[in-house]
Amino acid sequence: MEYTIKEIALRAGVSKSTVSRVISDKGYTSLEAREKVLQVIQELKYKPNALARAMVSQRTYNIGVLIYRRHHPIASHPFYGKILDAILTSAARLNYSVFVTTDHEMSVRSSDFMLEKRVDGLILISRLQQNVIENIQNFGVPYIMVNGSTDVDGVIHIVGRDEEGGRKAADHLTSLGHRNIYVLAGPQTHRSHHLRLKGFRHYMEHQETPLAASSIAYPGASTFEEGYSTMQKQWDHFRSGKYSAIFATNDMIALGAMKFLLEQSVRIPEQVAVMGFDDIDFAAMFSPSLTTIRVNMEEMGTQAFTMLDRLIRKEQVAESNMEFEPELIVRQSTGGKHLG
Amino acid sequence: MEYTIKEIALRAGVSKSTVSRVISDKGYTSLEAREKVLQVIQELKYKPNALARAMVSQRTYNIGVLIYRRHHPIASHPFYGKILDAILTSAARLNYSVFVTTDHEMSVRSSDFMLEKRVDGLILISRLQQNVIENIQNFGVPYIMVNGSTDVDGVIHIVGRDEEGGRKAADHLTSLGHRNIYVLAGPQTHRSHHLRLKGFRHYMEHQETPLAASSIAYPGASTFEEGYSTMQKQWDHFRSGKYSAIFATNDMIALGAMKFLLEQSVRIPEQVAVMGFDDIDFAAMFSPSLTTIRVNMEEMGTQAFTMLDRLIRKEQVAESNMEFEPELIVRQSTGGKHLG
DNA sequence: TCATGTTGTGAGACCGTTCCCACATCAAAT
DNA sequence: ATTTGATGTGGGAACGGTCTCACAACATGA
Repeated sequence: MEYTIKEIALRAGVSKSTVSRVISDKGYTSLEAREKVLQVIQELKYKPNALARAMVSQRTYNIGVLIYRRHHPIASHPFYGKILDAILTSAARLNYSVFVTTDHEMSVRSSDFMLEKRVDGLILISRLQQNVIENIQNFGVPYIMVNGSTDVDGVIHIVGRDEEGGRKAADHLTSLGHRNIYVLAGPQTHRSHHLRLKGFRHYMEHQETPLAASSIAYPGASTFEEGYSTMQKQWDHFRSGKYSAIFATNDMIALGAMKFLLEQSVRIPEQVAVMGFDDIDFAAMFSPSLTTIRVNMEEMGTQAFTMLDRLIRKEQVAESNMEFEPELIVRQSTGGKHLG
Repeated sequence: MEYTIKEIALRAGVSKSTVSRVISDKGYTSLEAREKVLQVIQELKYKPNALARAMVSQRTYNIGVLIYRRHHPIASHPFYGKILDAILTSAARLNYSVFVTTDHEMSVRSSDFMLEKRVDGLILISRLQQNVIENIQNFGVPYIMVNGSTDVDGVIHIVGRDEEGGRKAADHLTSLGHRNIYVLAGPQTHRSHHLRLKGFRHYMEHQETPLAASSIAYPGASTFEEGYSTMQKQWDHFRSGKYSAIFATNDMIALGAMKFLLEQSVRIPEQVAVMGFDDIDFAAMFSPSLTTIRVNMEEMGTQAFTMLDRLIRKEQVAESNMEFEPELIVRQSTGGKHLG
């Protein structure tokens, strides 16, 4: 049963104003009235109607998380899912509820959904269409982008230092003596993949062992399947090139490529070293475990929410962009020791 | 800017009743009025306030998904995340928004959150505390359980036929000639793990090659780490037992065990065959790829939502429980051919 | 001519809260 | 005795929609 404040007031023999005062604990209330009200609330298991409250307070304590995806599921995605998890956890701590939407095409529609529900703010994950952003901006609701690709002015954007990460990857492989490295570079329309490749390439040039165009393959998507099939297609070229290492711009591609190599009985890392980027949970679980550049997804999610909350309560927000430093994680696939 | 229906009415030179009629497309409206209103709406980019609408219609078009987790993240969980994905997709199709909460301890609190937000219904994933269920039942909101463990009366419960799956696993391994099988059985307090073991054990007894108590190990949790460490601890016993196959009650445990075996240079499947249960995405990606019993998570999620929607609109719902048939997926780890 | 039906409109109650304001006590201070 | 302030209470206007109802205009048919 759903009771109203009016019903509580009736049974406690007071006015609804008094009940409201007791619930919100502001203003004066006599001990007597307070206890009676509390008792009735307990008895009826009364749960205040958050909608009505939101109507008058103009604050829902709801936020929306909008995740763009092309075809595949996304909540279960090892990367975005992790960010989502961090958002859910930190939001719950501050008494927010979270609407989650995974979108494919009709993005304006799903942003409208959240907007009509009057969310206090939005977190946008991955690259969204420009018109979605405009739609949100136009409505004047605070929002934060995480790992997006659009560089819109004045938008708070949370990203990893991907270029720096690319450099770290190159540094790791060259320091192990690798000179002839094959690169699997995910969709270059995607900011992260583009910058990771850029950083990697620059470092190699700096080392005076620049990447030849023929040492870079471009899987059509940043998936395991594409990593696998790209490696398969490039197999003849790969062998003849005598590459001693592979760098992929994300873990899924790296793991896909690794799977194919293992099926060809290539020994990793003895014959070929493999490196990924992201450090998804499964990177440590594969055999051999995957050396990678860790992107701190939990921290990105947590910060995204924290910043959004500040925007919502109109506190001063210092920087307009937030960058996270990636970290080298050495594992078996480049000769590191096994999982502890 | 957030405009109200009143503002639209003013600018269109009609009453708010007329605007409401145009928006909801019910009742009579002159073409003239209709067009004028539509034009103003377009101009101001008016978005109706779903809260106000919900107040009067007593219907939010929001549902809540409550996922229980012990310690680890859950949206990114390869099993629950997948179910969640399916729910999100099918909910969006019917214009519902979805609140997602991943809970650890204080479950009553988070169910109260959803209830106060007046969700139209709830989907509960994994085993939740009894008092949470009572709390929800008491409030009278429709709900569906997915893969839970509680057998509450009259509750719609969506589960896989785990016992049958256990039998299929045993059938597969014995048909390959394995007689001496080692079992890694996840937490027996969890319905799924319990039934999977039960089905497996029954089949083996039926084959007159019953499982010895010493051939079953119980990892403390259904995680990769526990699979790995349990295998590590049982390593000496395992070798001396001359087991030719391993069955784990879920994929994560199986993959963890497999990782350890590979590190001991055990050849899979030649020396030891390994089987899991669930068919998480990564099962196909590991090397060797993992033979498993597929639980159709997408279908479970989709059905959960569909049933909930029926409950919400008070349509007749036939059965009170819904069971999904698991399917044997043969891959490399038991001698199947490699990933296609 | 008058009942009857169709089309179109706006006023206003209501959904369940919050919060402002008016007002009533009663004690302490002038 | 009267002002002042603290304490306590309830009435009622919002918040932004939906929906019922009354009513107006006009056509139709008996």
